[in-house]
Amino acid sequence: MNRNNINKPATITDVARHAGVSIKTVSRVVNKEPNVSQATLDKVQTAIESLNYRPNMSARGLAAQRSFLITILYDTYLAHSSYTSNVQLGVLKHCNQAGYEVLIHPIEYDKATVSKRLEQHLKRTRPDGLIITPPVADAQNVHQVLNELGTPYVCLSPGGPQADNFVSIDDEKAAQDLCEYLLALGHSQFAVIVGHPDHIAMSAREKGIKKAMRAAGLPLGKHLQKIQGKNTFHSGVEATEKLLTQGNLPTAIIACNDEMAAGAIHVLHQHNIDVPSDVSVCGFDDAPIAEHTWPQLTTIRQPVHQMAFHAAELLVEKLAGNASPKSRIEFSSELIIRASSCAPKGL
Amino acid sequence: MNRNNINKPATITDVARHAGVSIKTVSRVVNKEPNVSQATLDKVQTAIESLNYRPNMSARGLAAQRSFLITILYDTYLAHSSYTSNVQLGVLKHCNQAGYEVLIHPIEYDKATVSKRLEQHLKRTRPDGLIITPPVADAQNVHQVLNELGTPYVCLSPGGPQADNFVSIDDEKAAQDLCEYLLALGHSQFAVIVGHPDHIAMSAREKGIKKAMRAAGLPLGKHLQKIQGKNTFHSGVEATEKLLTQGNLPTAIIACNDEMAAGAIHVLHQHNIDVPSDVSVCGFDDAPIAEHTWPQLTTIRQPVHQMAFHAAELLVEKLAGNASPKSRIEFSSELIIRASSCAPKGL
DNA sequence: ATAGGAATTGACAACGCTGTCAACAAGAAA
DNA sequence: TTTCTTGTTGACAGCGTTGTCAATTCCTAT
Repeated sequence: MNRNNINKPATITDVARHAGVSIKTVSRVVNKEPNVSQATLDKVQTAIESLNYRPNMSARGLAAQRSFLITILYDTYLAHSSYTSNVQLGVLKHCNQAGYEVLIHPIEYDKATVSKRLEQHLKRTRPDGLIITPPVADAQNVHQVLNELGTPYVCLSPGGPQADNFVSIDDEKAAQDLCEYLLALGHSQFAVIVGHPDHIAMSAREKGIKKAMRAAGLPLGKHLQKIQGKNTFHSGVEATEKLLTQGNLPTAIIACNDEMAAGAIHVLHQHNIDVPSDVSVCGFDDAPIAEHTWPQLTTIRQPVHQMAFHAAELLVEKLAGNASPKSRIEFSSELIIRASSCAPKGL
Repeated sequence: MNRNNINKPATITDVARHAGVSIKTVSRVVNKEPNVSQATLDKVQTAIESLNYRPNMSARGLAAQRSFLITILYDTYLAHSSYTSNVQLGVLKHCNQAGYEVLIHPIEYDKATVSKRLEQHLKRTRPDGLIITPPVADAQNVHQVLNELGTPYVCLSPGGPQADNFVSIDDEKAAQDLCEYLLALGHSQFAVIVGHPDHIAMSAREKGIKKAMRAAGLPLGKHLQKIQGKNTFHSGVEATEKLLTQGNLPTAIIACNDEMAAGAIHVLHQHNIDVPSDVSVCGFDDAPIAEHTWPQLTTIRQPVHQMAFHAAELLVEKLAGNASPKSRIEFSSELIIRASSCAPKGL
């Protein structure tokens, strides 16, 4: 192995010599520890500048028992979603400014094995903390492993009722809002394409819809068809095809995310069913695809980027030892009305 | 800072004691070094298993002067593209099995400052190698920095004529194929929505189209309108609107990627121009969006996932010191004919 | 048997940093 | 002034690995 690296990077020793202080003092400056006189601080900082010194992460990690690494853990299956890339960007934004590097670690989600895979990653890589998205975030055994190993983490999910360190929107309320909007337009025959069953947020959305319908006095049995989806465009296609074969076309379809809603529009288009005049279609998330469909999707906007940023912020605070006062945070969502919804025919 | 980590992970010393050998021998086993007897190897492996030992990356990194980290470097602007997520998955697939962790590092691409940002990352994080995508991969100064610091890397881009360590398809040839297909259908009035100008692959695609047209004896001045895009859906929308105001509607629009093609279809739809009977629209890449548009896009399929996997493979070999024989590899692409293209009207 | 060489193993010193603790300096209180 | 307190600094011992090199064992060919 030939290191053709000509200009070896400066070490802390070089800086110390250059500034005429001990390496420990340089270390203090680098780590922003208190009790360094202004004069020394200036000297050291000048030396750091002029040598263009950057601490060696491995050495730092070894000595301080930490890795300066934060892992984003998510389901391989969702790797292509705009949700995931938004999470990545939000987390990166905070982590990089806080001095952490970001590792991505998609795992093939499977209720039974997910915790084993996670444990392997933790033992091997030892990140200082993790940001976890659904459905991984919603698996009980994942939390067990994390707690046993004492690794801090924050989840992007509504979590259960007593869940801690979760960042989310109020999915139930948002879905309720969306459904109420459709009810106000005069809709009464609904179909809902629900998402991944292990995804707590997805169930919450379903609950919200039901709640709104019950509040409007509509018996669910007669007014709501439920079809299982898997969060993807393709599953939205399948679900809608199934719906069409059932023969009982609703006036409004609510898909629990935008990909599935786009799939629904696609199928309706194929069958010459007009959106929205024959059927209104609504999605959830305000992903880019919501603006790419024809007509554009009415949906719920979820500030994923901000939520991810905030989750990272929370995690970094935790790592610094500052137990944050609020450990469960809800962002607010917004109903975005576009062209895929209108009052039902004959009203 | 309280470490609530109860069961401290086993160290190499624990394994050595448990197996009754020296730590150096354990190290040999872990690193698959030669010259370890079968008996010792078994003993050590048993000990590793039973203690569930995983080497400490920081310590390994410090001692061996490497970080076991590979960075994927890309343009922030493209962070949401399916291209990027495909690259991530492809790279991860190989890296994880080769014992590397994958860091993501989007940088805001800007010709002038990109090399400074890169240098910062390299000094701070010291990844063992990088995988770089366009347009970052196509910036001259990026290569300079990398070579000065002696950090190995592989680019996913056709690169220049004498470029080394590049993995790509033959973009020019692929575009030529696509254009020839349209020519064979009878088209002669074209518009091309070109992509990011710093993107070598994009220019190659433009070249391929021109080449095919010239070969067909069509003077470019009269038969080809060129509009600038920026690789995004939105830029495809803008470009197409501009095209429409120019008043001279072609019979076929070729966008240099699928996002822009989807934008074009969107605008044509708004203007009640039928695709494909009024205008054929073709894209490039076979991104998921190509199947989500209505009608679905005729496009060129590029095996991004495989290319990324291969790029990672190449990089890892380089890191292992095996200078690979082929340092520039071309994958083959495929013309995917879908519903967005047909013979022009009146033929 | 016996020298010569190869295969196998271990002792020990890095690697670049942080934590601990002790030493010292500078004020503050007496 | 003396003593105590607080603030500032540095010496030194790790942190858990790998690289070097020497020691030992095991063959193979005389």
